[in-house]
Amino acid sequence: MGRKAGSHSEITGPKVREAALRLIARHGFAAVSMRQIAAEVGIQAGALYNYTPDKQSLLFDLMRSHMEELLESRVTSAGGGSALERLEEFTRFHIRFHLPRGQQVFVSYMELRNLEPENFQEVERLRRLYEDELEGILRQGVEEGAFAVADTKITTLALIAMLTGISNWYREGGRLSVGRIEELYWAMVRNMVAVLPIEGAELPTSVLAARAS
Amino acid sequence: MGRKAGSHSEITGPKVREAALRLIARHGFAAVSMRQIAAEVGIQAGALYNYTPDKQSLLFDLMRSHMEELLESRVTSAGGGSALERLEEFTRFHIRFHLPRGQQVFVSYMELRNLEPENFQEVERLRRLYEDELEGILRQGVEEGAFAVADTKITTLALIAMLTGISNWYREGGRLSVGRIEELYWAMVRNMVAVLPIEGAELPTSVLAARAS
DNA sequence: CTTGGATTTGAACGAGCGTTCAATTAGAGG
DNA sequence: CCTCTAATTGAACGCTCGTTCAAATCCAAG
Repeated sequence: MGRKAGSHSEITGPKVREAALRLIARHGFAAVSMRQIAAEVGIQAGALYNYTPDKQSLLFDLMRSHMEELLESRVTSAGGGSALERLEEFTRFHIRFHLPRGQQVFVSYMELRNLEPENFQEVERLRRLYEDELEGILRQGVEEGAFAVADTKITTLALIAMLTGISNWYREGGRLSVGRIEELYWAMVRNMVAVLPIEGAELPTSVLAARAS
Repeated sequence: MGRKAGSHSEITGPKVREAALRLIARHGFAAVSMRQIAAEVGIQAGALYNYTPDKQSLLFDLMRSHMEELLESRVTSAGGGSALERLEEFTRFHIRFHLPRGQQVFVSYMELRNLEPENFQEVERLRRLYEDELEGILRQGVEEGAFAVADTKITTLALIAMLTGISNWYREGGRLSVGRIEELYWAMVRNMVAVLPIEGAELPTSVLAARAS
């Protein structure tokens, strides 16, 4: 028999994955049929089931492997240092990782509701791991008195939304290079968490307390 | 005959609109059938066609009217003042308008690719009108020397992404009130565009020039 | 009550859906 | 060349899809 059923990690052939990613990113998971994916690969629909047990697993595979690749790259990239240094590294990493992966980002953020509950929970768990690292950096910055952040959870979500939003407009060969985008966004991120020295009177009391200690 | 065909603005009955919005927000446009929408209203599928010429028009109607309501509210809310005042007003308006409209926001950002090209262009045109107002505020701030913004277009997109991202996690009755969210995000927005007085040497020359004049 | 247009039903249409599977083809090892 | 297994085909299954439309129903005006 040919059926390779599903234990873990990359059960789906690369040709099938690429075709599915391309089509789902363009038309949406629900709007793409197994016959379309098969045609993109150059086979008949039935043969797809040698590579994936069903359509849902195909989507889950794409989303989970995207998140796992993100976390893996993150581990090898992240290091120590001051909160400001770590935040800059995180910001530049996020941009460099996501910009060349427009389709994966698009699918991973748009198709969450098409995941069955247990698959959804797993993808959300992986995403939380990533966001938690950013929040840890922000907390470190607050402790150091380097960041004026009133609510680290909300600031984390705000930063992630702002950075991930780049993928909605970035096009390769556009007006801005990846390096320039890194500079622009790092400037915005740095400002956003910055303690403003001459306006101490207007700072949140939590920040004043942190700076006093 | 009963068919009310389509010229402009709110051709679809409110019951049908609400049912469609609810279901599309939850399951996605492609995954929701006309029969499901009809069942949610309490009629048969065929009767839906007294309210909309087809499924596509139903989606377009929801998205266009959301954008038109946004722009209409904006016109009556926007006023003059300094760039900083206008930016604060815009920020608070954006949050107050969008937070009670989670479903509309979700649909308007997720279902763009399910719009036929001419409908897509119209929705994009309306969105650009809204974003252009924010960019105008940023430009005014740069001219006044009040904002340190290196690229007003990119900062506009970053701010919109950050603010609209609130709808992805906000739940009524959650940890934070709308008022508190306004405060937190206004603090972040203000910081993001702020001129940092003690780092004048690092400011873009355009800002230095503006502040010198 | 009767009339007559607006509204709704319920069935039908052709098409496409995800998935299965017996039959066929392909291709490496002996 | 033959064998044997893995891979692929192509047809079929039972459904559901968006949309249409004659027939039935509803309901205000006369």
